[in-house]
Amino acid sequence: MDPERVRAVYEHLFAAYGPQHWWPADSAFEVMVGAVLTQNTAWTNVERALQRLAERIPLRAESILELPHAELADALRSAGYFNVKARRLRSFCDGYLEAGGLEGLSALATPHLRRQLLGMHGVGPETADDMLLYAFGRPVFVVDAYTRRVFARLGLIEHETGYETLRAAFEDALGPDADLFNEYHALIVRHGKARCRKRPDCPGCCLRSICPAGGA
DNA sequence: TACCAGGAGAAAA
DNA sequence: TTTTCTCATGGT
Repeated sequence: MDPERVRAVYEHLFAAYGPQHWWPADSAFEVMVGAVLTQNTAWTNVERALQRLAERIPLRAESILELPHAELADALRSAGYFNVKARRLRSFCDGYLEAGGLEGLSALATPHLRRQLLGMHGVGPETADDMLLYAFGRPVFVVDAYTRRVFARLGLIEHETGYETLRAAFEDALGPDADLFNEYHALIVRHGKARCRKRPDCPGCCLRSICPAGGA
């Protein structure tokens, strides 16, 4: 990808939406829990689930593991896929504690830490990269469905390009900059939410001046 | 009413 | 190995 165009997209998005202050959480562990719960789910639904969970137990791996499955699933109900996510969250907490918690994981170099996270049940590429960037501050670019949609429409990528290829392309174009990646991904999500998907030629799109189709 | 949301894993082909 | 199916609530 052309680094200048990738930068230009960022500048347009930042000018339109301003700083997003991601990730909305009080601790690194809460970021990781939120990353599992937000899989294919609107954040507003995740917030309710996090609140319900925090009303019942302290937001710690040990406390989550002490909850029976039915109780955990019930607390997560509003986030959707609650049975699946209850299992994934328990597996994640197991792996988290086995790895020595936040301290143990933080001691790992980024490639090793990424492999460690990906080895946990329920943690796929995007979730692992959410954790790496927003919980550990590592310079890893998060690719999601919005990223594909926006950049494919801009003609900068093929929609079907694999996750790792896209991640590497963004990281190569921008250089290792965790603060930039943090803001960029948040802005892409903000833009994706704001756009009306029923109007692909949206005249109000902040990217229309750099989009061959007139909007992204 | 139908569609989508800050995906991942299992099952089927 | 690649594609398809399943998981589910809440907002628009």
